Amino acid sequence: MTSVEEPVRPGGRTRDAVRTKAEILDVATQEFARAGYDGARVDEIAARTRTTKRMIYYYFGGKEQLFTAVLERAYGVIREAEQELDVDHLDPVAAIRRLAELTFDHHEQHPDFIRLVSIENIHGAEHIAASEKLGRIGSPALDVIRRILASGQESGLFTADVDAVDLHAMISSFCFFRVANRHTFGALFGRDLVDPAQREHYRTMLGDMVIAYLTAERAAD
Amino acid sequence: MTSVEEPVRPGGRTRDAVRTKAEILDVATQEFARAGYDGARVDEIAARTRTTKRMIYYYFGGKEQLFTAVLERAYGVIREAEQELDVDHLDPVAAIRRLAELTFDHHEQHPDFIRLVSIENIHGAEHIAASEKLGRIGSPALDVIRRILASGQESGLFTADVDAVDLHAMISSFCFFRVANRHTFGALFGRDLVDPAQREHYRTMLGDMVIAYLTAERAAD
DNA sequence: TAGCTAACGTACTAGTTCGTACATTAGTTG
DNA sequence: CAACTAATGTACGAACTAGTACGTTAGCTA
Repeated sequence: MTSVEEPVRPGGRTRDAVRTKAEILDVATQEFARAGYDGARVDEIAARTRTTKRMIYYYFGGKEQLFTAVLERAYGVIREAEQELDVDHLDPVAAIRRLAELTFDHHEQHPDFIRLVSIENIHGAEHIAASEKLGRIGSPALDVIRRILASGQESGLFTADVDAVDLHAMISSFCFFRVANRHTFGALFGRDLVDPAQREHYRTMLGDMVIAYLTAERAAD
Repeated sequence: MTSVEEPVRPGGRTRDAVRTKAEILDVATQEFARAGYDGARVDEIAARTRTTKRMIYYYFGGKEQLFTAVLERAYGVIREAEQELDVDHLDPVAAIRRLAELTFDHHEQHPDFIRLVSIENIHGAEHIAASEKLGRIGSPALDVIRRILASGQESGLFTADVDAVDLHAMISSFCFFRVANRHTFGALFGRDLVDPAQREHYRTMLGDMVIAYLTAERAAD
């Protein structure tokens, strides 16, 4: 986490723009994820910070921009994780599985991120659209998928003619749903999709599904 | 739709509890889906109705209960659709594909429902938990899946040993993601998952994926 | 160390928003 | 048709909430 954990300087508030800003972002992330954009309270964010509401407006301008900043950072984290992905030494099947597992793990470990994305979708992705940072930075995962896919299709191992974006959607949908819809799914079907005891089961299931799809025998078209 | 479309009785407001209630539900569904629970405005719902805010409280008690009622009706609609599913005459592969396509179609045709479910998840499914109606009514789709799965596994056609709930999650995740995350996905990757021109492509992709998973050759365990 | 500015705090306001007290009437029933 | 009740409308208030005007100070720099 990018959380702020400096030791509390005993007696006497030091000035530290970087720390203050980061602390606001941390708390805001939690608060927005907890209650949604409209449900989140600026006062609540301020209260749970070592600074005041004034600083939120000083550094971010307003609630809307704060939410955008929160989104930008959250997307940054997953991009970093994707960048560390090194699968060039693996055969296509293993590489895809590894990629799927990374997505699976990241989604599970960052439920707040999932919630933020859900919230942003409720609002038509208007903050992403307004953000310069998020505007045109394609996911590193896409490049990786493209390479794996090309090599797998060339060797004839992969029969499906999906492109990278579609495959990314397929993998993400399962990982995302599992975390995002955990509550309604659990309430309606009595099964906790994020139950730790079932983790390996679903992780394997995802990989099996993707590989089966990519390598299935298909009628000539 | 269960929408209210009676001809406007010219001159003179007639009393009609059923119509008023239904009209409130219609508008509330739109408003909650548009802006989320906290973003939705009770006054706005009332304004777009032929009645007043007073009636919302008269019939539903409050914003919270109104949202619950909206959810209950939305879930009712999908259950009805699932109940009309008749696949007993089909072989397991065709039956599963038909089921997947029904889910696909319903999700696409009811984006408001998807948004409501997303919103409910942001709030931890607390309204479902509090609802008697939604508490313990398993999805009819689950029963159908169970039957198809049993027949497919018995005949040796299906090699995967998933259960009905997991398969339902797999199918739903793709359908749900496509609609729910349409905006962020489009903004980030420049592809509209709900583009009508791509509809058949994704519909087929879902079926292929599920069938490939169910029928894939697997190492003995 | 004087001066300056980025960083910070307090107190307040204008506008909103859920909810309700109170008044009224359509339509039914005896 | 009198009486009654479900259904409806109006007007208002208490509480909340994003945002700001104004004042203060830490710590750097000349």
